[in-house]
Amino acid sequence: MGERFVHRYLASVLALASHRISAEFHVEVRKAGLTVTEWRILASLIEAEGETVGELAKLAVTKQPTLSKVLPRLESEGLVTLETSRSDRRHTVVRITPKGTRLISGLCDRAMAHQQRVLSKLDPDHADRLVEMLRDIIMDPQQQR
Amino acid sequence: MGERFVHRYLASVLALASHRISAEFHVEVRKAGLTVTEWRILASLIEAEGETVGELAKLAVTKQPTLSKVLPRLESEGLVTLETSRSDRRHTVVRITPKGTRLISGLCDRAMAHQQRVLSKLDPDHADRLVEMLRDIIMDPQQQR
DNA sequence: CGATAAAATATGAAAATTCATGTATTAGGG
DNA sequence: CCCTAATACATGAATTTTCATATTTTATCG
Repeated sequence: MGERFVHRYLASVLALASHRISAEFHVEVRKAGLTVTEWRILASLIEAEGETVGELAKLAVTKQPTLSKVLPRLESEGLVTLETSRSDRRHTVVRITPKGTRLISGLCDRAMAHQQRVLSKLDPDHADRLVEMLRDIIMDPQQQR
Repeated sequence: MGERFVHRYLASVLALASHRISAEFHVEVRKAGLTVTEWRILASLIEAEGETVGELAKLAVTKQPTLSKVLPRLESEGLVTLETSRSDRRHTVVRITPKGTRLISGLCDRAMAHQQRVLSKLDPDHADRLVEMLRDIIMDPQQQR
């Protein structure tokens, strides 16, 4: 490993690592009756006060038009609420409902347990740094300084 | 950052980091006239002897049926060759052509340069470890011991 | 204040992806 | 050897996603 471009290039390695970890857990997501996109959306909303569609698109790594189609479905299932913002009527604020929270809180617990299993295989010293470094990468250029 | 599930959960953070790095570079990919999927496929084939469709699906983080539709298109454009394996006629072996190599070698160079710019913002000591740890995560359970 | 630009989301048509399954080939056990 | 199972890929129908653009609302400038 390492001779080939796909194994040297950080973006490829990140995508592979991301997929490797997520794919294992997505089996559980499907068992809970959710698509991966729906899981990402709900997981991005939990422990939050409410997100605009645009912010949610960034958090859930999903394009805005996709959200505009999925969100009404989640609303009709009673998992989220959609509301036009009072302060800026261009914004649509998305919130997870108690029903939505109940649906995924078990999943979130198992997700963190799964994460522990993955990280336990790594050097603990470096594992701590891993999430830190990834966060540094995630930050917007504006936020960086 | 860090209070919310989506920022604590490794798979989410990995997906965000992966997307953050890739999205910047995908602008250049599109300028070269390639879709992201096509770029992933060609980037996985370069510096390789040839891959089966199944292996390529894993490397390019793409499902096998998707490859079965995209590959004939790439073949018709002369970027890859498809050949039934002599030793096991169930396998289809995919190889990048010189034309395909020419098309993306410039992109690969710029991809690595882009990676350097991203990593230069991190503590160099830890940056080295980053790719190592990600590789540990990528390895199959069978390979792990 | 009015006009124009900018921002946020929604939407329709087109494209890409996915699921389920089909086909072809090889492996393995009796 | 033959039969069954397993493997690898292809394919059609259905879903999802995407692109381009429309709509609505707010900001800005003269």
